[in-house]
Amino acid sequence: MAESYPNTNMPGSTMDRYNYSANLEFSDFFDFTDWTKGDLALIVSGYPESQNYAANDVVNSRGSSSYHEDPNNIAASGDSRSVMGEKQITEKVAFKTKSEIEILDDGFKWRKYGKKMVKNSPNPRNYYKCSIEGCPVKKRIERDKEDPRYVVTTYEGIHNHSSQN
DNA sequence: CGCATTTGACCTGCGC
DNA sequence: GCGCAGGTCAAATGCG
Ligand SMILES: [Zn+2]
Repeated sequence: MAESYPNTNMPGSTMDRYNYSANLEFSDFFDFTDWTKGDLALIVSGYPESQNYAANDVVNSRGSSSYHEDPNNIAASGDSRSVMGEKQITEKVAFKTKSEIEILDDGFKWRKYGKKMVKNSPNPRNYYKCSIEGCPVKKRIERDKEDPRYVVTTYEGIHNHSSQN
């Protein structure tokens, strides 16, 4: 717990936007190939266990095991709905990086599958998905509304393949 | 030729 | 019931 990150002790959910993110220095592209293949992959893989990972490069880290349950397993009549029971745990990790471009190559192959405009924001939202088959990992990239020089990258899911290239 | 990218349409969930 | 917002898919195109 050397890192200074009040994961659950957020004294003021209002600052949940970007308060502690002032000393972000992304001079160069860092070792994307490094933190991506080693740290990032490990983080996302074992996030629910160790949420106190380095945050020097990242500004915001959010992990939420959002389970999409179906509260209506009622087979009304003849309509055999899924059996549910298995919660859909989708690891969601959001990173706020200071970058002027959105094409931050994290080492994985992403295939853009949609672009949407965020209401309340003149910036579009890009939806990416892992090109690797069997990889339910999705990536969402959006520019900050008040800080266009910041980019929010949200990863959803876990890579089922160690190699990305 | 294969694949990534693009844009619009379409679907779903929620709110009112 | 309709509208809005968000998300996803699909066809076409361009590029490598
Ligand atoms: Zn993947």
